[in-house]
Parts: sequence; structure tokens; C-alpha cells
Amino acid sequence: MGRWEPNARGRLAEAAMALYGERGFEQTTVAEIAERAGLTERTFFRHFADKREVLFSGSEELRSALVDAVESAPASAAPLAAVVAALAQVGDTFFAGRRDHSRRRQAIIDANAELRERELIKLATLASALAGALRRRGVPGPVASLAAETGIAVFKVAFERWVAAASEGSLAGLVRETADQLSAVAAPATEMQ
Amino acid sequence: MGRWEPNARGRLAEAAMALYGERGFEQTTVAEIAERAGLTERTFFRHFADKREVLFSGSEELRSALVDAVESAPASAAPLAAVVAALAQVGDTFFAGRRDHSRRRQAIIDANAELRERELIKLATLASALAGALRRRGVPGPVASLAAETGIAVFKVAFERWVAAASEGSLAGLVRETADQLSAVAAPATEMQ
DNA sequence: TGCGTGATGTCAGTGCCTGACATCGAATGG
DNA sequence: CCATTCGATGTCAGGCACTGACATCACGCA
Repeated sequence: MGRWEPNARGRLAEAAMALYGERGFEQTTVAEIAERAGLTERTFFRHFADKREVLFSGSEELRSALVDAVESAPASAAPLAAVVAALAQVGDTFFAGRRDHSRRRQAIIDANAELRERELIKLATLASALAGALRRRGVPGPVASLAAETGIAVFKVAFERWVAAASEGSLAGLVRETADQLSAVAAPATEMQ
Repeated sequence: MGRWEPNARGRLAEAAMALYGERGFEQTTVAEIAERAGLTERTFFRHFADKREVLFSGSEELRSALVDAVESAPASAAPLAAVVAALAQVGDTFFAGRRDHSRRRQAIIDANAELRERELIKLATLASALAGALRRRGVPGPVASLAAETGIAVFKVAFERWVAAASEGSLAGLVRETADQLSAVAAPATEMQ
């Protein structure tokens, strides 16, 4: 089996999540992941650049969806407002119904420094893409970067809350709520939003 | 030689910088670094946790100096002001007279994704330490985190400018200048500073 | 002068990751 | 219905990062 079973990539990702969760990231070898997926170590590296990347395979789609959302926001929307709206909308479509999966994934990442590194660079890449989208809307560079970075910071906090929450609740709601709290705390009289 | 020559750690760091600069990070093996330092691969790993860490060995001292500076700031200083002042002061004492070294080091880091990952987690660690110091001054958690993250963002931009600048100029001055620009752009009417 | 101690060397081994080449299964065209 | 082709997978060999265990050396101290 393996040469003909469908969805090799998905099986690898699932096997990796399971093993990382059971015995930890460092204690899992790529050979074990491949074996559980009924494949070979070599095939794992054809689907994922390295042992960490298997946990971050969705980030490219997330990135392009976010960029699309920002670019199609009404021209009247202020920079940070456009970013927050994009994060709320796209976040919901990407994570709705996957809270349990997200929780397990985040626990794995939080438990390992290498995985935290990878997460940070993925978030930085998202911020940079958002800043680019804002600039294409005519937002000056520094403001675009600041709004993008702030938006990502908001998303981090909101995502953390969403994952930790006992009850079900939409990620989008938490993103907007967190953004409101930020503007209340950080800039009582500003017009950034 | 090697067993008795002094400053093994420094020789290793110097050899690594030189080789990373000459042929790139990936194209350099740890064995080559050790050989240039007159030591052994095994000894390299006794001084540095991994091949990347040799470029970030000063970050622990930087961290504790920043924390000290924030904690000893006048009680009247607002959170972001305290952070910016700490970054300006400590940045100067750490980097004064080492602009050329910093420039070469930054070029090496910018050229490699693994090194950028490591840099990001180091900066995140600094931000977290700064937020902790602010909280110890009585600043509420969310404000502390926001001020710390903002301060680090300011420092990143200022450092980038300092490294790129054609003329000599103090890093501290650029930090303060960048912070001023940020508050002018981001929050025209806020009282954060 | 002998002895302990910390730094370094040596050696063997594991695991991540890659290049080169073989092989299989399915689609395609005749 | 068969031959060809092509993409996905397997196999194999190897480089390099990193680690544990143990030996060895230089130095300080009794």
C-alpha cells in the first residue's frame, strides 16, 4: 500500500500531528511518521520541506486569502480596520469547526522552541504580506507596516483566547473584540480605526 | 595548539562570522569553523548550542541590561517611554563602535531563512522580558506587552537604519527619532508616551 | 610532587535531509 | 487491447548537525 492510496500528503500531516502529540516533536522521527502513513521517509520530504513544515502547510493559502480580503476591502476602510476585518473573516473560514485540531496543534507548537521559531516567521511573513496589500491601497509604508504588525498581534491574542476558551465562540468575534480592547487601551483618542 | 590558546569561544565566533560571510551560512560546516579556530567540532558544540547560536551569543547580556534599564527608569516614565529609553541607552553601550561588525552580521542573517527565524525568536524573547519588567513597575499586562512589542518594532527599524546609514550616527539617536516618528504617525493625539 | 579539575580531543552513533536512479500505476494515444 | 509516457513513490548512498561516553591534557592546589 502507499503507492496507490490517495491523499499521501494529508495522511502524512495527520500521522505527524498524532505522533507529535503522543510523544512530542523531538521524540518523533520522520521515518516513524512516514511508516504510520504507509509511506517512505523520502516521500515525506517530497511533500514537506522539513520536519516542522508539516504543521504549517496551510499558511500559504491563509496568506493569499488575507491579501485578497484586504485588497477587496472598501476604499473607505482605515488601514487597521481593513486588516482586522480581513483577519476576522479569513480566520473564521479557515478555522471554523477546527477548534479542537487547532488546540492540539498549538499545544505541540508551544511545547517546542524550534516550532515556535517557525510559527514566528510564518506570522512575520503574514504581516509583511498584509503590509504589502495595504501599500497597494495607497497606505504609506510605515503606516502599512505598523497596521499589519498590530493586526497580527491582535490575531495572536485572539487566537490564543479562542483556543483556550471553554465554550464555543467564533474566532471572528474574538478578533474584533480584541481589536476593540487594543484601541481602547492603546490610543484613547486616535483615529487609526 | 588549541588546548591552551585562550578565548576559544571568541575564536569560534570570529571564525564563524568570517566563514559565514565568505561563503554563506549553509555552505559552511561546523568542522570548518572549528578548524579555522584551531579547535574541534565537538568543542564548538560545547560553547554554542547549535550552528546558528554562534551569531546570537550576546543576546542574554542584552536582555538583562534592558531589563535593568527599564526597572531603574524613573517611576514617572510612561511605559513606552521607559522601553524606548532603555533601548536607546543599552543599544548604544552594546553596539557603539561595532557598526561594521553589526553590518556584516546582519547581512549574513538577512541572507538565510534559518537565521532570520532565530533572530525573530530572540527579539520575541527580548519583548517578553521587557513586558515582564514593565509589569513589575505596575503596568497592566496588556499595556506592558503592547509597549514592549512596539518598542522592539521601533528598535528593529532604528537598527536597520543605523546599519544602512552611510555616515556615523548614534544608534540611540536613531531609536529616539524612530520612536518620535512612530508616535507622530500612529497616534496623533494619544498619551502613550 | 602528586592529584584533582575543567577544558578539550576522540570515537561512535542517530537522525535530518538530499541527489540519483529505479519502479510502479494510471492516463493517453493508437 | 497494447505501447508509451508521465507523475508519484521507492531504494540507496551519503553529507552534515548534533550528542553521549570516555580519554587526555594543562593547570592550580595541597
